[in-house]
Amino acid sequence: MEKIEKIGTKERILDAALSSFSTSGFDATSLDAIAESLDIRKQTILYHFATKKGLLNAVVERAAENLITSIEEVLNGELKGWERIEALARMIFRLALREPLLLGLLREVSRPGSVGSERLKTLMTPLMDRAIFWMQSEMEIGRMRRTDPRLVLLSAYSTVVGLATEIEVLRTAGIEQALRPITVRRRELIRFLRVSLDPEYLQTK
Amino acid sequence: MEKIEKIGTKERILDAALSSFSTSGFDATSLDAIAESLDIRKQTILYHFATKKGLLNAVVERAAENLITSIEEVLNGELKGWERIEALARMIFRLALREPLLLGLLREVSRPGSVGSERLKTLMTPLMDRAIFWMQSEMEIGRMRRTDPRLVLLSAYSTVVGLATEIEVLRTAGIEQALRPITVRRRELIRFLRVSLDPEYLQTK
DNA sequence: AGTTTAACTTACCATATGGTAAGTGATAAC
DNA sequence: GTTATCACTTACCATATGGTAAGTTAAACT
Repeated sequence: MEKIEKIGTKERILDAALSSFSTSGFDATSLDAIAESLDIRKQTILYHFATKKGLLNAVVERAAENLITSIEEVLNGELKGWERIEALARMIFRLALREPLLLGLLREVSRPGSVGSERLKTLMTPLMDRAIFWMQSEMEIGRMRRTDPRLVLLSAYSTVVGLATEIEVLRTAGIEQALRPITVRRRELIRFLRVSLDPEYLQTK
Repeated sequence: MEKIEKIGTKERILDAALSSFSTSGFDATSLDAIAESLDIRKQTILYHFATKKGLLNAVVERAAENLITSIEEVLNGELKGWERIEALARMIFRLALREPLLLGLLREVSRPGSVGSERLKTLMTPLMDRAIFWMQSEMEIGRMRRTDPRLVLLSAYSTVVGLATEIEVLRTAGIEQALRPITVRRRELIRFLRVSLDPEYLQTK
Protein backbone atom coordinates (compact mmCIF):
# COMPACT_ATOMS: atom_id res chain seq x y z
CA MET A 1 0.00 0.00 0.00
CA GLU A 2 1.12 3.50 -0.78
CA LYS A 3 1.33 5.92 2.05
CA ILE A 4 -0.60 9.12 1.77
CA GLU A 5 2.12 11.50 0.80
CA LYS A 6 2.49 14.73 2.68
CA ILE A 7 1.50 17.26 0.10
CA GLY A 8 4.08 17.57 -2.60
CA THR A 9 7.33 18.37 -0.83
CA LYS A 10 9.19 16.83 -3.72
CA GLU A 11 7.28 18.98 -6.17
CA ARG A 12 7.91 22.07 -4.13
CA ILE A 13 11.61 21.32 -4.15
CA LEU A 14 11.56 20.89 -7.90
CA ASP A 15 9.75 24.20 -8.33
CA ALA A 16 12.16 26.10 -6.12
CA ALA A 17 15.15 24.46 -7.78
CA LEU A 18 13.87 25.33 -11.24
CA SER A 19 13.40 28.90 -10.19
CA SER A 20 16.85 29.26 -8.72
CA PHE A 21 18.77 27.25 -11.30
CA SER A 22 17.24 29.15 -14.15
CA THR A 23 17.79 32.62 -12.75
CA SER A 24 20.95 32.31 -10.67
CA GLY A 25 22.48 29.29 -12.31
CA PHE A 26 23.39 25.87 -11.01
CA ASP A 27 26.67 26.70 -9.29
CA ALA A 28 25.35 29.84 -7.70
CA THR A 29 22.49 27.92 -6.13
CA SER A 30 23.16 26.22 -2.81
CA LEU A 31 21.01 23.48 -1.42
CA ASP A 32 20.80 25.42 1.80
CA ALA A 33 19.35 28.38 -0.03
CA ILE A 34 16.70 26.28 -1.70
CA ALA A 35 15.89 24.61 1.60
CA GLU A 36 15.59 27.89 3.42
CA SER A 37 13.23 29.30 0.82
CA LEU A 38 10.95 26.34 1.53
CA ASP A 39 11.44 26.38 5.29
CA ILE A 40 12.90 22.93 5.10
CA ARG A 41 16.24 21.46 6.01
CA LYS A 42 18.85 20.73 3.37
CA GLN A 43 18.80 17.06 4.25
CA THR A 44 15.21 16.83 3.16
CA ILE A 45 16.34 17.76 -0.32
CA LEU A 46 19.07 15.16 -0.20
CA TYR A 47 16.53 12.66 1.01
CA HIS A 48 14.45 13.12 -2.12
CA PHE A 49 17.35 13.61 -4.50
CA ALA A 50 20.58 11.79 -3.79
CA THR A 51 22.86 14.54 -5.01
CA LYS A 52 22.68 18.11 -6.22
CA LYS A 53 23.38 16.94 -9.73
CA GLY A 54 20.55 14.48 -9.36
CA LEU A 55 18.25 17.31 -8.43
CA LEU A 56 19.27 19.24 -11.53
CA ASN A 57 18.65 16.24 -13.71
CA ALA A 58 15.21 15.83 -12.24
CA VAL A 59 14.46 19.48 -12.87
CA VAL A 60 15.68 19.25 -16.44
CA GLU A 61 13.71 16.10 -17.00
CA ARG A 62 10.47 17.63 -15.82
CA ALA A 63 11.04 20.81 -17.83
CA ALA A 64 11.88 18.87 -20.95
CA GLU A 65 8.79 16.73 -20.58
CA ASN A 66 6.75 19.88 -20.34
CA LEU A 67 8.34 21.30 -23.47
CA ILE A 68 8.22 18.11 -25.44
CA THR A 69 4.58 17.54 -24.68
CA SER A 70 3.69 20.96 -26.01
CA ILE A 71 5.76 20.47 -29.13
CA GLU A 72 4.39 17.03 -29.84
CA GLU A 73 0.88 18.35 -29.55
CA VAL A 74 1.58 20.59 -32.51
CA LEU A 75 3.63 18.03 -34.41
CA ASN A 76 0.84 15.49 -34.16
CA GLY A 77 -1.71 18.03 -35.30
CA GLU A 78 -3.23 18.52 -38.69
CA LEU A 79 -1.38 21.61 -39.80
CA LYS A 80 1.10 21.33 -42.66
CA GLY A 81 3.91 23.40 -44.11
CA TRP A 82 4.09 26.97 -43.04
CA GLU A 83 1.03 26.82 -40.82
CA ARG A 84 2.63 24.23 -38.64
CA ILE A 85 5.67 26.45 -38.20
CA GLU A 86 3.50 29.33 -37.20
CA ALA A 87 1.63 27.19 -34.71
CA LEU A 88 4.93 26.11 -33.20
CA ALA A 89 6.12 29.66 -32.91
CA ARG A 90 2.92 30.73 -31.19
CA MET A 91 3.07 27.80 -28.85
CA ILE A 92 6.64 28.55 -27.82
CA PHE A 93 5.78 32.17 -27.21
CA ARG A 94 2.87 31.16 -25.05
CA LEU A 95 5.18 28.92 -23.10
CA ALA A 96 7.84 31.59 -22.77
CA LEU A 97 5.25 33.92 -21.32
CA ARG A 98 3.60 31.44 -19.04
CA GLU A 99 6.81 29.78 -17.88
CA PRO A 100 9.85 31.91 -18.56
CA LEU A 101 11.74 29.91 -15.96
CA LEU A 102 11.49 26.89 -18.14
CA LEU A 103 13.22 28.65 -20.98
CA GLY A 104 15.70 30.16 -18.56
CA LEU A 105 16.68 26.69 -17.49
CA LEU A 106 17.22 25.76 -21.10
CA ARG A 107 19.58 28.63 -21.39
CA GLU A 108 21.45 27.71 -18.24
CA VAL A 109 21.78 24.09 -19.06
CA SER A 110 22.60 24.33 -22.74
CA ARG A 111 26.07 25.65 -22.09
CA PRO A 112 28.66 23.21 -23.44
CA GLY A 113 30.39 22.06 -20.26
CA SER A 114 27.42 22.53 -17.95
CA VAL A 115 26.37 19.84 -15.53
CA GLY A 116 22.98 19.20 -17.02
CA SER A 117 23.91 19.53 -20.66
CA GLU A 118 24.30 15.81 -21.23
CA ARG A 119 20.85 15.09 -19.91
CA LEU A 120 19.33 17.88 -21.96
CA LYS A 121 21.05 16.73 -25.10
CA THR A 122 19.76 13.21 -24.64
CA LEU A 123 16.24 14.51 -24.29
CA MET A 124 16.26 17.12 -27.01
CA THR A 125 18.29 15.56 -29.79
CA PRO A 126 15.59 13.23 -31.08
CA LEU A 127 13.14 16.10 -31.16
CA MET A 128 15.56 18.31 -33.06
CA ASP A 129 16.37 15.55 -35.50
CA ARG A 130 12.72 14.97 -36.10
CA ALA A 131 12.10 18.66 -36.75
CA ILE A 132 15.01 18.90 -39.13
CA PHE A 133 13.97 15.79 -40.98
CA TRP A 134 10.45 17.09 -41.33
CA MET A 135 11.62 20.47 -42.58
CA GLN A 136 13.89 18.87 -45.11
CA SER A 137 11.16 16.72 -46.52
CA GLU A 138 8.84 19.71 -46.71
CA MET A 139 11.55 21.48 -48.65
CA GLU A 140 11.93 18.57 -51.03
CA ILE A 141 8.28 18.64 -51.99
CA GLY A 142 8.40 22.41 -52.31
CA ARG A 143 6.05 23.16 -49.47
CA MET A 144 8.84 25.00 -47.70
CA ARG A 145 11.41 27.34 -49.05
CA ARG A 146 14.88 25.84 -49.27
CA THR A 147 17.14 26.95 -46.46
CA ASP A 148 19.30 25.56 -43.70
CA PRO A 149 16.91 24.06 -41.12
CA ARG A 150 19.53 24.18 -38.39
CA LEU A 151 20.03 27.87 -38.75
CA VAL A 152 16.33 28.54 -38.73
CA LEU A 153 15.84 26.44 -35.62
CA LEU A 154 18.86 27.89 -33.91
CA SER A 155 17.81 31.40 -34.75
CA ALA A 156 14.25 30.94 -33.59
CA TYR A 157 15.37 29.09 -30.49
CA SER A 158 17.87 31.78 -29.56
CA THR A 159 15.35 34.51 -30.14
CA VAL A 160 12.82 32.89 -27.89
CA VAL A 161 15.29 32.01 -25.17
CA GLY A 162 16.66 35.51 -25.33
CA LEU A 163 13.18 36.88 -25.08
CA ALA A 164 12.40 34.67 -22.11
CA THR A 165 15.54 35.91 -20.42
CA GLU A 166 14.41 39.44 -20.99
CA ILE A 167 10.99 38.73 -19.56
CA GLU A 168 12.72 37.27 -16.54
CA VAL A 169 14.83 40.37 -16.11
CA LEU A 170 11.83 42.63 -16.26
CA ARG A 171 9.83 40.51 -13.88
CA THR A 172 12.54 40.27 -11.26
CA ALA A 173 12.99 44.01 -11.61
CA GLY A 174 9.38 44.23 -10.57
CA ILE A 175 8.24 45.73 -13.83
CA GLU A 176 4.97 44.24 -14.82
CA GLN A 177 5.32 43.47 -18.44
CA ALA A 178 3.03 45.21 -20.83
CA LEU A 179 1.84 42.60 -23.25
CA ARG A 180 2.11 44.69 -26.36
CA PRO A 181 5.88 44.71 -26.98
CA ILE A 182 5.89 40.95 -26.68
CA THR A 183 3.06 40.62 -29.14
CA VAL A 184 4.96 42.86 -31.48
CA ARG A 185 8.00 40.66 -31.22
CA ARG A 186 6.04 37.55 -31.80
CA ARG A 187 4.58 39.09 -34.90
CA GLU A 188 8.05 40.06 -36.09
CA LEU A 189 9.52 36.65 -35.40
CA ILE A 190 6.71 35.02 -37.27
CA ARG A 191 7.28 37.36 -40.18
CA PHE A 192 10.97 36.43 -40.08
CA LEU A 193 10.13 32.81 -40.23
CA ARG A 194 7.46 33.23 -42.81
CA VAL A 195 9.61 35.20 -45.18
CA SER A 196 12.34 32.65 -45.06
CA LEU A 197 10.20 29.55 -45.05
CA ASP A 198 6.84 30.11 -46.68
CA PRO A 199 7.09 29.79 -50.47
CA GLU A 200 3.59 31.18 -50.84
CA TYR A 201 4.44 34.38 -49.13
CA LEU A 202 5.31 37.17 -51.50
CA GLN A 203 7.29 39.96 -50.05
CA THR A 204 5.88 43.30 -51.12
CA LYS A 205 8.10 46.28 -51.42
CA MET B 1 60.60 55.38 -14.25
CA GLU B 2 58.66 52.34 -15.26
CA LYS B 3 60.11 48.99 -14.56
CA ILE B 4 60.56 46.60 -17.41
CA GLU B 5 57.63 44.31 -16.89
CA LYS B 6 58.17 40.59 -16.92
CA ILE B 7 56.49 39.58 -20.09
CA GLY B 8 52.76 39.88 -19.81
CA THR B 9 51.80 37.88 -16.75
CA LYS B 10 48.77 40.06 -16.39
CA GLU B 11 47.82 39.48 -20.00
CA ARG B 12 48.31 35.76 -19.64
CA ILE B 13 46.01 35.75 -16.63
CA LEU B 14 43.38 37.66 -18.57
CA ASP B 15 43.63 35.20 -21.44
CA ALA B 16 43.30 32.17 -19.22
CA ALA B 17 40.44 33.73 -17.30
CA LEU B 18 38.59 34.59 -20.50
CA SER B 19 38.98 31.05 -21.70
CA SER B 20 37.74 29.49 -18.50
CA PHE B 21 34.96 31.96 -17.72
CA SER B 22 33.53 31.70 -21.18
CA THR B 23 33.55 27.93 -21.40
CA SER B 24 33.04 26.77 -17.82
CA GLY B 25 31.42 29.87 -16.38
CA PHE B 26 32.42 32.21 -13.61
CA ASP B 27 31.37 30.16 -10.61
CA ALA B 28 32.80 26.95 -11.95
CA THR B 29 36.19 28.57 -12.42
CA SER B 30 38.49 28.63 -9.41
CA LEU B 31 41.42 30.96 -9.11
CA ASP B 32 43.56 27.96 -8.26
CA ALA B 33 42.60 26.31 -11.53
CA ILE B 34 43.53 29.37 -13.55
CA ALA B 35 46.78 29.68 -11.65
CA GLU B 36 47.70 26.07 -12.18
CA SER B 37 47.06 26.30 -15.89
CA LEU B 38 49.64 29.08 -16.00
CA ASP B 39 52.07 27.45 -13.58
CA ILE B 40 51.62 30.34 -11.22
CA ARG B 41 50.36 30.65 -7.67
CA LYS B 42 46.86 31.88 -6.95
CA GLN B 43 48.24 34.83 -5.03
CA THR B 44 49.84 36.16 -8.17
CA ILE B 45 46.39 36.52 -9.64
CA LEU B 46 45.17 38.28 -6.53
CA TYR B 47 48.19 40.52 -6.71
CA HIS B 48 47.19 41.74 -10.16
CA PHE B 49 43.44 41.72 -9.54
CA ALA B 50 42.20 42.47 -6.05
CA THR B 51 39.28 40.05 -6.16
CA LYS B 52 37.84 37.37 -8.39
CA LYS B 53 35.05 39.69 -9.34
CA GLY B 54 37.64 42.29 -10.23
CA LEU B 55 39.28 39.80 -12.52
CA LEU B 56 35.99 39.13 -14.25
CA ASN B 57 35.36 42.82 -14.71
CA ALA B 58 38.78 43.25 -16.25
CA VAL B 59 38.12 40.38 -18.61
CA VAL B 60 34.75 41.80 -19.58
CA GLU B 61 36.23 45.22 -20.06
CA ARG B 62 38.93 43.98 -22.39
CA ALA B 63 36.48 41.87 -24.37
CA ALA B 64 34.02 44.70 -24.69
CA GLU B 65 36.73 47.05 -25.87
CA ASN B 66 37.63 44.54 -28.49
CA LEU B 67 34.04 44.26 -29.64
CA ILE B 68 33.29 47.94 -29.49
CA THR B 69 36.35 48.85 -31.50
CA SER B 70 35.30 46.50 -34.27
CA ILE B 71 31.78 47.82 -34.28
CA GLU B 72 32.81 51.44 -34.26
CA GLU B 73 35.08 50.81 -37.20
CA VAL B 74 32.03 49.89 -39.23
CA LEU B 75 29.80 52.58 -37.74
CA ASN B 76 32.31 55.26 -38.60
CA GLY B 77 32.68 53.94 -42.13
CA GLU B 78 31.08 55.18 -45.31
CA LEU B 79 28.46 52.51 -45.80
CA LYS B 80 24.81 53.44 -45.43
CA GLY B 81 21.50 51.68 -45.03
CA TRP B 82 21.45 48.00 -45.73
CA GLU B 83 25.10 47.82 -46.70
CA ARG B 84 26.16 48.93 -43.28
CA ILE B 85 24.06 46.20 -41.71
CA GLU B 86 25.65 43.64 -43.93
CA ALA B 87 29.11 44.90 -43.06
CA LEU B 88 28.25 44.61 -39.37
CA ALA B 89 27.01 41.09 -39.78
CA ARG B 90 30.15 40.04 -41.62
CA MET B 91 32.32 41.68 -39.03
CA ILE B 92 30.60 39.90 -36.17
CA PHE B 93 30.94 36.59 -37.93
CA ARG B 94 34.63 37.19 -38.50
CA LEU B 95 34.97 37.94 -34.81
CA ALA B 96 32.97 34.91 -33.76
CA LEU B 97 35.26 32.73 -35.82
CA ARG B 98 38.50 34.32 -34.75
CA GLU B 99 37.55 34.71 -31.10
CA PRO B 100 34.67 32.48 -30.12
CA LEU B 101 35.71 32.84 -26.49
CA LEU B 102 34.79 36.47 -26.63
CA LEU B 103 31.27 35.67 -27.64
CA GLY B 104 31.16 32.87 -25.12
CA LEU B 105 31.94 35.37 -22.42
CA LEU B 106 29.13 37.54 -23.64
CA ARG B 107 26.82 34.62 -23.25
CA GLU B 108 28.06 33.84 -19.77
CA VAL B 109 27.92 37.37 -18.53
CA SER B 110 24.67 38.47 -20.07
CA ARG B 111 22.62 36.34 -17.72
CA PRO B 112 20.39 38.55 -15.55
CA GLY B 113 21.82 37.98 -12.10
CA SER B 114 25.34 37.22 -13.18
CA VAL B 115 28.30 38.84 -11.52
CA GLY B 116 29.58 40.69 -14.55
CA SER B 117 26.25 41.66 -16.01
CA GLU B 118 26.26 45.14 -14.52
CA ARG B 119 29.64 45.92 -16.02
CA LEU B 120 28.59 44.55 -19.38
CA LYS B 121 25.40 46.51 -19.40
CA THR B 122 27.25 49.73 -18.65
CA LEU B 123 29.58 49.12 -21.55
CA MET B 124 27.08 47.92 -24.10
CA THR B 125 24.03 50.05 -23.50
CA PRO B 126 25.32 53.19 -25.22
CA LEU B 127 26.30 51.12 -28.22
CA MET B 128 22.91 49.51 -28.40
CA ASP B 129 21.14 52.79 -28.01
CA ARG B 130 23.19 54.25 -30.77
CA ALA B 131 22.43 51.34 -33.07
CA ILE B 132 18.72 51.55 -32.34
CA PHE B 133 18.68 55.28 -32.86
CA TRP B 134 20.46 54.93 -36.16
CA MET B 135 18.13 52.21 -37.36
CA GLN B 136 15.11 54.25 -36.43
CA SER B 137 16.30 57.26 -38.35
CA GLU B 138 17.10 55.10 -41.35
CA MET B 139 13.56 53.82 -41.16
CA GLU B 140 12.17 57.31 -41.02
CA ILE B 141 13.83 58.31 -44.24
CA GLY B 142 12.79 55.05 -45.85
CA ARG B 143 16.24 53.65 -46.30
CA MET B 144 15.36 50.77 -44.02
CA ARG B 145 12.20 48.75 -43.82
CA ARG B 146 10.07 49.53 -40.81
CA THR B 147 10.39 46.98 -38.06
CA ASP B 148 11.26 46.67 -34.41
CA PRO B 149 14.99 47.41 -34.11
CA ARG B 150 15.25 45.69 -30.76
CA LEU B 151 13.94 42.45 -32.08
CA VAL B 152 16.26 42.55 -35.04
CA LEU B 153 19.25 43.25 -32.85
CA LEU B 154 18.25 40.68 -30.30
CA SER B 155 17.64 38.10 -32.93
CA ALA B 156 20.92 38.72 -34.72
CA TYR B 157 22.79 38.87 -31.45
CA SER B 158 21.33 35.64 -30.18
CA THR B 159 22.00 33.91 -33.44
CA VAL B 160 25.63 34.89 -33.41
CA VAL B 161 26.16 34.08 -29.76
CA GLY B 162 24.45 30.75 -30.28
CA LEU B 163 26.65 30.10 -33.25
CA ALA B 164 29.77 30.99 -31.29
CA THR B 165 28.71 28.56 -28.60
CA GLU B 166 28.37 25.88 -31.18
CA ILE B 167 31.79 26.61 -32.60
CA GLU B 168 33.15 26.32 -29.08
CA VAL B 169 31.50 22.97 -28.58
CA LEU B 170 32.90 21.61 -31.79
CA ARG B 171 36.37 22.92 -31.07
CA THR B 172 36.57 21.52 -27.57
CA ALA B 173 35.31 18.26 -28.95
CA GLY B 174 38.43 18.33 -31.08
CA ILE B 175 36.54 18.56 -34.33
CA GLU B 176 38.31 20.98 -36.58
CA GLN B 177 35.58 23.05 -38.00
CA ALA B 178 34.99 22.89 -41.69
CA LEU B 179 34.47 26.44 -42.83
CA ARG B 180 31.59 25.74 -45.16
CA PRO B 181 28.67 25.30 -42.75
CA ILE B 182 29.60 28.54 -41.07
CA THR B 183 29.71 30.36 -44.35
CA VAL B 184 26.32 28.95 -45.16
CA ARG B 185 24.94 30.25 -41.90
CA ARG B 186 26.40 33.63 -42.41
CA ARG B 187 24.75 33.80 -45.80
CA GLU B 188 21.44 32.73 -44.26
CA LEU B 189 21.62 35.23 -41.46
CA ILE B 190 22.40 37.99 -43.89
CA ARG B 191 19.45 36.97 -45.99
CA PHE B 192 17.29 37.03 -42.89
CA LEU B 193 18.40 40.52 -42.11
CA ARG B 194 18.18 41.68 -45.65
CA VAL B 195 14.67 40.47 -46.17
CA SER B 196 13.47 42.22 -43.09
CA LEU B 197 15.50 45.40 -43.41
CA ASP B 198 16.41 46.17 -46.99
CA PRO B 199 13.56 47.96 -48.75
CA GLU B 200 15.33 47.51 -52.09
CA TYR B 201 15.38 43.79 -51.78
CA LEU B 202 12.55 42.11 -53.62
CA GLN B 203 11.76 38.65 -52.48
CA THR B 204 11.32 36.36 -55.47
CA LYS B 205 9.11 33.41 -55.18
C1' DA C 1 76.23 50.37 -0.64
C1' DG C 2 71.75 50.91 0.92
C1' DT C 3 66.94 51.61 0.30
C1' DT C 4 62.81 51.09 -2.17
C1' DT C 5 59.60 48.83 -5.03
C1' DA C 6 57.53 45.61 -8.25
C1' DA C 7 56.38 40.88 -8.85
C1' DC C 8 55.56 36.89 -6.97
C1' DT C 9 55.48 33.14 -3.22
C1' DT C 10 54.59 30.46 1.15
C1' DA C 11 51.69 30.07 5.06
C1' DC C 12 47.47 30.42 6.81
C1' DC C 13 42.48 31.20 7.63
C1' DA C 14 37.28 31.66 7.54
C1' DT C 15 33.58 30.27 5.39
C1' DA C 16 30.43 27.92 2.36
C1' DT C 17 28.85 23.82 0.74
C1' DG C 18 27.85 19.05 -0.69
C1' DG C 19 27.39 15.07 1.61
C1' DT C 20 27.31 11.10 5.56
C1' DA C 21 25.48 9.17 9.76
C1' DA C 22 22.44 8.72 13.08
C1' DG C 23 18.41 9.86 15.05
C1' DT C 24 12.92 11.17 15.73
C1' DG C 25 8.14 10.89 15.22
C1' DA C 26 4.16 9.55 12.96
C1' DT C 27 1.64 6.23 10.35
C1' DA C 28 0.86 1.67 8.45
C1' DA C 29 1.40 -3.40 8.62
C1' DC C 30 1.15 -7.59 11.13
C1' DG D 1 1.29 -4.01 20.90
C1' DT D 2 5.22 -4.44 18.30
C1' DT D 3 7.73 -3.71 14.22
C1' DA D 4 8.80 -1.52 9.93
C1' DT D 5 8.93 2.29 7.02
C1' DC D 6 8.42 6.88 5.34
C1' DA D 7 9.49 11.70 5.65
C1' DC D 8 12.19 14.60 7.70
C1' DT D 9 15.65 16.49 11.20
C1' DT D 10 19.96 17.34 14.07
C1' DA D 11 24.79 16.69 14.27
C1' DC D 12 28.78 16.48 12.02
C1' DC D 13 32.50 16.41 8.52
C1' DA D 14 35.77 16.96 4.51
C1' DT D 15 36.90 19.78 1.15
C1' DA D 16 37.21 23.68 -1.92
C1' DT D 17 37.82 28.31 -2.33
C1' DG D 18 38.33 33.34 -1.96
C1' DG D 19 41.07 36.09 0.57
C1' DT D 20 44.75 38.11 4.29
C1' DA D 21 49.38 38.55 6.00
C1' DA D 22 53.90 38.20 5.83
C1' DG D 23 57.78 37.02 3.55
C1' DT D 24 61.39 36.66 -0.63
C1' DT D 25 63.93 37.95 -4.66
C1' DA D 26 65.66 40.78 -8.01
C1' DA D 27 65.92 44.94 -10.27
C1' DA D 28 66.05 50.13 -9.99
C1' DC D 29 66.88 54.22 -7.98
C1' DT D 30 69.77 57.42 -5.01
